Amino acid sequence: MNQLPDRFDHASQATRISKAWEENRCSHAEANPDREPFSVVIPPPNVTGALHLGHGLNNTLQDIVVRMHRMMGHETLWMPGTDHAGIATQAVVERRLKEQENLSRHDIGRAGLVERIWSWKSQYETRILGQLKRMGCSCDWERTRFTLDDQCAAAVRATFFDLFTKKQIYRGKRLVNWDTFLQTAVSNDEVKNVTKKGHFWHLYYPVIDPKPGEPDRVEIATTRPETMLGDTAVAVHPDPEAALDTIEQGLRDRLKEAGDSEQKEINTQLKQLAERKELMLPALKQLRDMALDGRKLRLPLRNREIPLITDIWAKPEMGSGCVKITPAHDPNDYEVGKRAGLPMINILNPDGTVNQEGGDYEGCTIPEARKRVVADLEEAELLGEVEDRDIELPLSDRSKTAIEPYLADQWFVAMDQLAQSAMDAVEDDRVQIFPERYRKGYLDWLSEKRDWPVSRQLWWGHRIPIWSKTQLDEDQVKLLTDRLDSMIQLDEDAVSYRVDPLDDGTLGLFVCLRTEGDAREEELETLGLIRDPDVLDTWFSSALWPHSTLGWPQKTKELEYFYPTSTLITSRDIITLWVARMVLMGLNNIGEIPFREVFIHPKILDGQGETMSKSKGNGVDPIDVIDKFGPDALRFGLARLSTDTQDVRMPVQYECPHCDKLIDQTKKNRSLPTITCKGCNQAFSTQWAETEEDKALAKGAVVSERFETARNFVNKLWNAARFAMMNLDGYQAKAVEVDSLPLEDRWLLSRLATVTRQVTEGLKEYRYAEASRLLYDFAWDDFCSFYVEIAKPRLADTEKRATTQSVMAHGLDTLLRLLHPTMPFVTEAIWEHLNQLAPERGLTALKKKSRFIMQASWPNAETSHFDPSIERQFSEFQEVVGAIRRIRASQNIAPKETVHVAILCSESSQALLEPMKYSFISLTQADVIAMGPEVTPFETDAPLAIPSMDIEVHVDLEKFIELDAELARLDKLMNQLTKQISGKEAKLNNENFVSRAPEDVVQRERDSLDELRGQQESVAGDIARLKAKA
RNA sequence: GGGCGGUUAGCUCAGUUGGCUAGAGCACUACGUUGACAUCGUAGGGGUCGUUGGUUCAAGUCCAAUACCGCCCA
Repeated sequence: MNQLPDRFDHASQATRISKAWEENRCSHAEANPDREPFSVVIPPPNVTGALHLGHGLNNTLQDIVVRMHRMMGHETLWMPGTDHAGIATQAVVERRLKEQENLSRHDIGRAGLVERIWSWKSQYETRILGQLKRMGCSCDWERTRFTLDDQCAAAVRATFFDLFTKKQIYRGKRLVNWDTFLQTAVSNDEVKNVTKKGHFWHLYYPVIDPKPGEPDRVEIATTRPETMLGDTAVAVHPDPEAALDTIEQGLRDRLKEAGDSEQKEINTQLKQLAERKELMLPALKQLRDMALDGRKLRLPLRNREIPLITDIWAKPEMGSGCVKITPAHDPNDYEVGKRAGLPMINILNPDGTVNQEGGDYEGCTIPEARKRVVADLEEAELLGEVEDRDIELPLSDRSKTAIEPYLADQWFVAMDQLAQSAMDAVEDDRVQIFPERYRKGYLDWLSEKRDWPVSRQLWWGHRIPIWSKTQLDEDQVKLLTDRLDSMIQLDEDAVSYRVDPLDDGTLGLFVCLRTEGDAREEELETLGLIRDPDVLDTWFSSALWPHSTLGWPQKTKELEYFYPTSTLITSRDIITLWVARMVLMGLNNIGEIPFREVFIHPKILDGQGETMSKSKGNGVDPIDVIDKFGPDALRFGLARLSTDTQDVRMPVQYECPHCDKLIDQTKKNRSLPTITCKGCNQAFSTQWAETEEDKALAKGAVVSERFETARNFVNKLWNAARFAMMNLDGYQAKAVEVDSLPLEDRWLLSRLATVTRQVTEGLKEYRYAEASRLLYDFAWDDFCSFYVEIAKPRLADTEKRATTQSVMAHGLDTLLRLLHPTMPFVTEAIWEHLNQLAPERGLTALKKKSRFIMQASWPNAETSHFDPSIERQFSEFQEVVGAIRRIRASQNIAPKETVHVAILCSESSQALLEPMKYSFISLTQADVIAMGPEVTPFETDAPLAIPSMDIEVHVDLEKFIELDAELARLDKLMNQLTKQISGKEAKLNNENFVSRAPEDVVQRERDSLDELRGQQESVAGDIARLKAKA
């Protein structure tokens, strides 16, 4: 074994190991009734771009539980795949098309664009799957799926057909968030509000035929004056007085509970409100009466009559108290429009320019229209004050352009029943969410039961399987539906239709076909029906992922066996977008929840505390980390940071490829294509390099120091194993008798039992950081620092060698298995070597070990090995070692020098420590020459007490004494003791403490005080003795 | 405005049902390399636990208020 390198060469080994796993189909799963299933579907990464550390974390955590369950003997399936991410991917490809070829999607057409996106997809899918494989993810790669592949498409069609037939999918006009750049509706989740400086324009609309005493115009105010072209009413509150009173009451209620600073503010508001009441209430009441009396206004510039109406949306406490109503371009106005039955005038073309409804302004862009409208109103003397004001501007998360509320025909999924079913599943714990606090968000969101608009005006996605014909009369409908009815008679599971009345009073026929490539498509088109050009929201197909990947709507054996899946591990930002929808779709399609548990893990933040994302440019490629630190370090590093309350802060650096200097990533440099190194003054490229010139430069990896600890740990484990294996010469598998083993062996076994239990429980409950820490501490502090060190002399002792080899091999074997889910490569590499040297391992029941650790069994926590008294005894030994080391260090005694030590302790401790004598030599080069209750200090003595164990360690300093150093140490010790003693005395002198604290707490304080006093006395004696010598 | 987190050593984070002198890794200081590991070993320095008030014999931990940071929803 001397040929083993002293570093684990992950670069060469990981590839070889991955290949071996794959060739032996180690991660393949089949429906197997003899075993209990454990299954997980990957949250499919989208093919927009490559994975970053956030995905690294997500997939590491999945792989850890997957590997553990596989070792536990479950038939374990981890289903891999990717998501087509409709709008995100199309947006990226369109943007590149524009930048690189100055073409729009209309230039190359639907088929052309889709082809380009497919090629983008295949490029990124390969890259993403490659990233996952390099991380060691043990997915069943033979089953890899894509949300847009045929199998997923069949599931989408079947689901759409089902919901359409049950009338849970319907068509409606809705005000949608229109992205004028991408020319599609985007969901609320894809809109981000930003605050910008803007204006608040006050406009006047003339009153038509005002009665005497009535105003001849009303004032309204708006942040978007150009929308007045689409105004269809002005509203005033139906009961302004009551509305103001309610607000006043609310303020008064708050005043009672408010703090000082808040009180001031509320009082100011109350004052303003009172003034307003006095000043404006009569006018508002008059306007209300005018509205009720049917007064009309003349809309300037368009010269259109619009009604003055009453509606609670008008806020008497704001502005003029009147509000213009533009139902087709504002969500609140839309609601007003529906309530009042107002016309809804759409003034925009899909590209965001003004349409013919805008009259003279047709063809203007929004900013142009705004400028001209304001100028023309001013000209007409209908423009009032213009205030500066911060306004909330909705931006499309995809195109970064302003969102326009826009009235469009959309398909909706009715959420009423579906949402309720998903709420029930969580409320009755069929689906458990961890950490539990995320339940609330899930339930709150679902409880709104907002219908789900699923149409997307895109070309990349599942095309909506609807064929329609509009502007029909009753007779035409009858003719067509007769044909359809006869089709349905032949096959009722293939065709479904509905007839809806349209805005213009005609009828529309909408037909849904269940199966892709159905010959009836052609027939429908012959009848003049046109296929809906839109595609479905990506989440529609993602929602089916847990069952579509298992073959639904086919009744496959996989679906039967692996569904419901065991757990879903994902990030919090898609609890509503994805988790909730998977639950409701699973319940709808299968009648059964998609997973029993959901674990929400932390997010990775950069050094500035921002989440990593592709668009911000602060995403770190896990491959960079793997290249530098190795896959095991990446995984362990992420797992140990994964606690359930904190996000993971990960400051990162660029590593200069020329001189290895690390350069902090900042907001400024994180999206630059090239960076010049401050160390060597040479430029290097980043992931943003686009031009040939930039790409020609060497690429700087992005790394984080935070993986160093994990890399060091891999090294430590490798070397501990290397040591063990170097000492397995002549290993013979033999059973050992646990009871007769020496203290250190039984201690190791006891610790192993404890750690195994804690790690198993920890991982089952997703406490990754805790499990990682336990393993780290055990491997480093217990196994390496103590067990291996103590084993060294035993291995040199021919009598003890064989037993030591057995226990050490067993200990290493167990440790490797516990670490394997987190650090699969290094453990597999060691396992391979260990199998050659010691193919059969174990304590009593010797077993030939499996070829791959990946297929080995998960360790059992041997309760019979757990022995708290052994662990307590061993910690006495550890404490004594520590005491000797501290004295040595304070005296600057060279490590090679042997010191004489006397240990004052009870007889029972003596009995325990006696056999450990040889270990004091190997651990601290100490020769224990006296031990027991009768021990006295040396002439030139350095003492150190271990009060909790009633032990005093004395080191003979005869050969080494540095009087000053020792006196300084003792002085410091004395100070500490005095401080502690006075603290305890104060506590015990406190009558309340003594009478109220539990007896055992008080007693502990008393004992501890006695010990401290004893120590103080002893130290005082030493000081006196040393001073006498000086 | 509502909800959920967070604030502990220079940095990144642990800290259980309140209970002995608040821990870890990195960084820092000193010493140490003839074989497991310098990606190492041994020892050390470093924190009035965001602020204020309360409950308690006892508060990093429980309660209330408050400041700041982050996320989600409206």
